[in-house]
Amino acid sequence: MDEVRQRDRAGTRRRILDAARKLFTELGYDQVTMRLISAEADANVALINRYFGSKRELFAEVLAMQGRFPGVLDVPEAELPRRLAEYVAERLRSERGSPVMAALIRSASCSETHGLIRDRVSSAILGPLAARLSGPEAIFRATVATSLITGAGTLSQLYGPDAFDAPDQETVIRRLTAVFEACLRA
Amino acid sequence: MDEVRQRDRAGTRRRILDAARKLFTELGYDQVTMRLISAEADANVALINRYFGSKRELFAEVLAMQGRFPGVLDVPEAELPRRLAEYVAERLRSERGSPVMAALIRSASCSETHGLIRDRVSSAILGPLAARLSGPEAIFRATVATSLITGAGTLSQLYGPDAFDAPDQETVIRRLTAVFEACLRA
DNA sequence: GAAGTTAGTAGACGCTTGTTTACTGGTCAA
DNA sequence: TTGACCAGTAAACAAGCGTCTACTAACTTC
Repeated sequence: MDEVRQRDRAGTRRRILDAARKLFTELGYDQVTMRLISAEADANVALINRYFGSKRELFAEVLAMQGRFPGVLDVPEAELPRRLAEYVAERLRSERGSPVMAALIRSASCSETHGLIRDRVSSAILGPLAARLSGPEAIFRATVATSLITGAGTLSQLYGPDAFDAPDQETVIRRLTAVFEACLRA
Repeated sequence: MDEVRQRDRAGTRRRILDAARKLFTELGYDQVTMRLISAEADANVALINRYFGSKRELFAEVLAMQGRFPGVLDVPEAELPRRLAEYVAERLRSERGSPVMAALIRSASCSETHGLIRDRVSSAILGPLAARLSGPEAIFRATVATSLITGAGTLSQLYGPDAFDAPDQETVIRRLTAVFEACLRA
């Protein structure tokens, strides 16, 4: 016993980063403790600060490692509502979807991460979405759609995967498509 | 100096309750400390537990003291979308609006208050709204509308009162009315 | 006026938090 | 083989948290 641990800087760093991503996603910023991360990553607590500086910087790195709304927006503008509806419905259903969005929602109340999250929402959702809209008041219309996205996330967190209890998935998607159309149309 | 304080059980209890309501609204459950409440209420920390048992019970009492969506839903069903739009737009603009909604949003990430908040959202927003809808899938349609309400609250918290930067208030209300119609129509 | 009740107070309790320090012992170049 | 480097560890740090206990003193009741 008292096994000796291998020395693996890059690997340990990655294990910590993965553990942090998972936990921040599931629990939000201030529900996650350094010791929780270290246990999940099977690494010593001190190594987190050694590799990432602080909890806040680790969180920032978790946010930064995510792509921006991966692929969701890469469709013709006319298909955007349907695409967003499918994305939101899928995220509600599967409880996974975009991990960062979940982390954002769960961490919005923490003043320490307020700035980080605002910038992330802007650069990952609001900005790209507005950029794909033609016509006037693109930012405003994108903001309304973003409200729906984050709100659905909040309710999903509150009520679980069956938050939107409709007879079937297609009903959910059709309804959300209509709502996103109302959000986005010029 | 060393002024003597008057003995006023009911008054002190109320001061604590008011302070708690204000702070929970502005900061959310776990950003608010007992000592912060006691300072705001100008009362000793121990009195909070004496009068309310625990922080959690105090929060529950704050939630309970609020009316359920005061007056917002008391209109014919056809006018509900416009009414909700005005309500949300006003809340965004003035930064105050429904204090409880704000507290709910800001406290949703805390597991300790998860149940309290879910019940409160159900009984104060989702339930009454669904009850006023005719046609099939009333709960589902009310849930979609609730998503927009909570999401708008989240974005308002994130970006401040100018989250929805439209040329004027009427533009915001018209857009939101259309979106709520898409959420609620049978 | 004396005794009992109780609002209000000060301070400590045990615990958890993020962070830091001092140290151990593998790894690798010279 | 020896020495410098550094991944990994254990323990402690100060600060903050919710909560509780022992106490003071102002009211009420007889």
